[in-house]
Amino acid sequence: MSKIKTTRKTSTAEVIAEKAALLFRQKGYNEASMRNIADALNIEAPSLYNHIKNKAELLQIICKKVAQDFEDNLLEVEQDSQPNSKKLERIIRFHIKMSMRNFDFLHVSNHQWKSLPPDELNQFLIARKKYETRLVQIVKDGILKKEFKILQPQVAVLTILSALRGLEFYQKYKKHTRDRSFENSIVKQLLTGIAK
Amino acid sequence: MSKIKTTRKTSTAEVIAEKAALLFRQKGYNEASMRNIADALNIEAPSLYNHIKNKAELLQIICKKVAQDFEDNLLEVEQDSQPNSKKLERIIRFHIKMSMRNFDFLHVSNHQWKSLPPDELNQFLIARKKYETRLVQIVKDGILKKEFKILQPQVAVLTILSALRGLEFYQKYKKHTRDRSFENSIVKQLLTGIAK
DNA sequence: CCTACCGATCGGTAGG
DNA sequence: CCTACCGATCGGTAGG
Repeated sequence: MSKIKTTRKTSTAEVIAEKAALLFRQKGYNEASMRNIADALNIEAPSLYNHIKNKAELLQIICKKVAQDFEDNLLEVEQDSQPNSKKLERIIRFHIKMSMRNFDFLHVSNHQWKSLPPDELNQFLIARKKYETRLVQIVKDGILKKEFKILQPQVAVLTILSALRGLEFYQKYKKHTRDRSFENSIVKQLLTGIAK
Repeated sequence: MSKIKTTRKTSTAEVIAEKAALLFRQKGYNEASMRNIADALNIEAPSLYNHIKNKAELLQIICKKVAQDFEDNLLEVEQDSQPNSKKLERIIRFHIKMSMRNFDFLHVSNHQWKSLPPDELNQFLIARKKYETRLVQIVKDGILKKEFKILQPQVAVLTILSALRGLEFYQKYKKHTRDRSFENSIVKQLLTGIAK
């Protein structure tokens, strides 16, 4: 279960990555300098290199963590035997939760991944493509079982992912996390649309 | 009518902005240097400054053009007396068309606006907020007239705009522009959802 | 963890 | 439209 974790010692590299995520989100990967990150940690820039190899490694830590979280969740969802509509709903809700709880990491992964070094960029794109393909599979299966309308599964998945990725105003609703009416409203909108 | 225009001489600044838009999209605003832009135009970087004030002006030209196009279209849509569902559909189709025909400009406006100078950034955000508010008004009116389901108009609008903004894979479908099945599929998805 | 420092690159100007 | 050049800032290293 991804929710129950043995708390382990947070490495200094991870502490740096947390601060870097905040600054990368606010200013962008290239615009946030190593000196900015060092300042935020009250150390000098060269000291960072005792804990990390280079700037790109910070971006890698962030993007990999996010990809892993989504991968873990998807695996859990796939293994449960539920209607595909329920699976899709759970995935949508997970995306929303990630936006609330892990905003900086998710935002950086969503908007700064192009700055990954070539090899990691490739891995990232492959993993993302794989994730999409597995969602498409759920939609295809749902259409077959007449849970969903007949539509182009790829378009459906990309539209939903696109909507979820862009919904950065989640943040404002953090306080309302409890009553979940906001989350429910998005889920409803994505699953059943707006038209009568 | 926004579609019929008297063809006027394209200024050198606009030619530069076109090339800048391509590079800003590919590399990002800060990552695409004035030297990159100059190279692409087969001139030296300092020569650019005979036609534009500075780098930021290029970004302004791009973002303002996009904002103006959407503003023009929205005004046209608002003035027609049609069901709100039809209005919303027209707006969605316009966003998709912009993605196809004006990809670089739209992409830069969507992803690089944070690099606008403070004053222009403010104007940009105000204009965007205004645009959203007018869409919300259409949805509100549609709910009143029972064209739409009862839902939170703001969430509906932001979800739709978010989906449209992120759908960058439009590009791949440029060839299929004619049969419009792709466009229709997105419209259907956004208006009526996926669930049966 | 620090000071001192490097080569590269940036946006932009001077002056023609 | 060019050459020559500037100050600022960057990621990162040397050496302790």
